[in-house]
Amino acid sequence: MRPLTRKGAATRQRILEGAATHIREHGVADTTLDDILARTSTSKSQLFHYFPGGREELLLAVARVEADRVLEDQQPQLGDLTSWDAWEQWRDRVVERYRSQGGQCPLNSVMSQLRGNTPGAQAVVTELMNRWQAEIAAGVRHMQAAGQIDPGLDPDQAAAALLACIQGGVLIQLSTGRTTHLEAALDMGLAHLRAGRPPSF
Amino acid sequence: MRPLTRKGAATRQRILEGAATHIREHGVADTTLDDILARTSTSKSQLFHYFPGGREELLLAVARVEADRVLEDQQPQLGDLTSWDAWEQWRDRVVERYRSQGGQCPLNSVMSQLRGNTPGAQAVVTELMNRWQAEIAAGVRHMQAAGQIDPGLDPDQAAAALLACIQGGVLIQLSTGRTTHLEAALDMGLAHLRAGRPPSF
DNA sequence: CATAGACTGGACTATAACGTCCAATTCGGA
DNA sequence: TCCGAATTGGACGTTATAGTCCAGTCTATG
Repeated sequence: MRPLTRKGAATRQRILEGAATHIREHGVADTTLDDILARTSTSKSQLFHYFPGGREELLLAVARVEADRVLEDQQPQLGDLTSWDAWEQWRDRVVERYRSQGGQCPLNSVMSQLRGNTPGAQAVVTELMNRWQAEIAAGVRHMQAAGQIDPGLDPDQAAAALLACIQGGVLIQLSTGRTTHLEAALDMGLAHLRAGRPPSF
Repeated sequence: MRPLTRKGAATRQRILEGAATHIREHGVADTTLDDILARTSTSKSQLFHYFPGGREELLLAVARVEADRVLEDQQPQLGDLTSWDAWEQWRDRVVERYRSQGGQCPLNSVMSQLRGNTPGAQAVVTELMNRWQAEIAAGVRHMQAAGQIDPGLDPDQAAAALLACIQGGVLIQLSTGRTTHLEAALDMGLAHLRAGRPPSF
């Protein structure tokens, strides 16, 4: 797949973005290849030309796009958790992101449609989780260095727990439509970070 | 559907259990009606006789079965969170249950295959969450009454957060195959319950 | 400007799965 | 025992959608 003219790359990109958008709007189950072709003004042969693996390969590519977007949507806050104020802003950002998405989670949706749990699909999510957790952990370490969080706390452990709080909150929102659990869990997680911190503050 | 002879009820039950089992073993995506028929030695007409709504209705019924099972698997601990020891045992029980399930969550799997998010499907999960949270909250209240948890803590809020911890931990396990996040989140949740409790203990 | 190979259109095939239908059989109460 | 209703078997119809194929057009490069 070395040769890829400018035109070809553009077409591939158009298909990918069109697929992602259609999935966001209608869900994976209600997204057929023909839907994507119609929306992007492309033909079957083009889709299979750029995604030889067909639907599966395309969905995986969409998953990667969505995974990247998850982290992007949390920037710049996620990358700069250097004060309690920043943590609070990040918290609000996360809640707002999922609230506005309103009971939709393209990534979760795509994942569940990928054959069983393809190794490739698992890898995409696992890597997302790793990166996400690493950024949170970095924030925890920074706060510890600044003497705002108890140095005895294990940053990775805390980050893992916080990440689970978010995932669970979002998952529950998928069914209930409410962000109450997400907020409760996040607040508890932040309270835990604050707890037992040096009394000097 | 008033008349339902013993034989009929047995057949219906056989189909339901066969479907649930097959889904647990192969996942929803790889479960066709024909698979279920073959496994349960029944015919198309029987399936549609007892589940006029077809696949959708059957999956919903399976979802209810699995939802019930989730809570049952946590008993008797979940219903008797009256000491720190009981809470710990419950924690271990939850972790063990999902560890043994090994990266499978029949309920989540079934849910994601139900048309978009059918109201009926949402109702099943929402009710499960409500019952689950209520049991946890009851435990919190009991501990408060016994003076083991800070009375200032909102039981429902805490239960909601704890529930999200579990959901998130399990969700992450679906991709990573590890229960580390589940354990970290649960431990953090329990630590939060203990925090700020009356110093008399 | 010529050519090889990338790119495109869209008709066509394959098939997997759900759901329908009806005739045959069994069941349970009167 | 007898009859209407419940139950059953399985062939058949229908549809939706992924994937194939090939002929025709465009593009980059020598």
